Amino acid sequence: MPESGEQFKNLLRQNGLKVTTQRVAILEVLNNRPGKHLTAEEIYDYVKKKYPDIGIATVYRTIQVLSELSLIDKLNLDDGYVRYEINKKGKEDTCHHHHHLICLECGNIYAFQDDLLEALEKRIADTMGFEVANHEVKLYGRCKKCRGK
Amino acid sequence: MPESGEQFKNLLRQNGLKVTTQRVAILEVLNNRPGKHLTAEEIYDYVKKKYPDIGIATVYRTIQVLSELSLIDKLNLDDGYVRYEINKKGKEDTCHHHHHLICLECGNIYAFQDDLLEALEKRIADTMGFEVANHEVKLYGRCKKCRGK
DNA sequence: TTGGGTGCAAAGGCTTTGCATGTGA
DNA sequence: TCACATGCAAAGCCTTTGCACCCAA
Repeated sequence: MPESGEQFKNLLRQNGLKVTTQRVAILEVLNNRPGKHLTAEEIYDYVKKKYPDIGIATVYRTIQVLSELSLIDKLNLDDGYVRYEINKKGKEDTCHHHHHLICLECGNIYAFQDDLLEALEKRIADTMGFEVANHEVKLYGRCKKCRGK
Repeated sequence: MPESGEQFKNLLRQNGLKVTTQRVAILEVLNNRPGKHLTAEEIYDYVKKKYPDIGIATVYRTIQVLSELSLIDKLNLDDGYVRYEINKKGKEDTCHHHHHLICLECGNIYAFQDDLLEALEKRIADTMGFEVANHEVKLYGRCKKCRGK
């Protein structure tokens, strides 16, 4: 995807980062696996196929910068790995796509969106005087596929 | 609190665990700090005041066992530490008290309960065919106190 | 008595960091 | 040119594990 490559170069430039092969490659790996949540090691392995010289340290450093800029999102499933997915929505909207359904049987992760959460936030603000800036919601259970079996 | 000590001894026995000074001490430390979420190291430090001989490995092992039995709950704030709080409600109800408000300013953690979440779960089940077994909700923002400043 | 529990130290495993080298702007 | 980025290896840091000793039941 040469065009997505160009897109990522601009994205990097817009955020004041130098454009390097490694950074673009990492963004492309994440972009080519929408809905997938990759660990640092997985990203490393994928990028290595194209650029065998990359070091794991670069992956970690890049991930950190991209995460701070909200170009990618973190997901922690408490299994010892932190996972990352590309954030296609951009900075402003970062607070509304951290909702995940995690299937305990097949391990698949599904995203979902629901305005009930916003209603919930409003209620929290009212009853507890707490101003919600961001949230993280994880629902564990069994997905449709696994239930069908 | 001698009576809580006795209570914890029974709790351990009921769960098929041997009653040891260390285990009771750890439960008491967590119990004496309701609403507090302690890291393994913090638990270790507190217990050490009474029982200087305890080892950090025992703390980790005890925490793990207690957590598996749902006598204590985990909380991961993604800051490199896993925190624990006592679960006063007991096993059956484990799936309904993982809701936390985390103040980004003072770091305080508040628990909350809301049935909107259950409505949300029902909706997820309907629309996505996902059967929710457990959930974890974290809302980050500013608490009442900090907003008042 | 005896199998589970504990303490200590070493090992694990993910992530970060120091430093010399490389490179985009 | 030169500040930033990278690779490599070492170090960090939280947590787990091996093993001999201990102790609750």
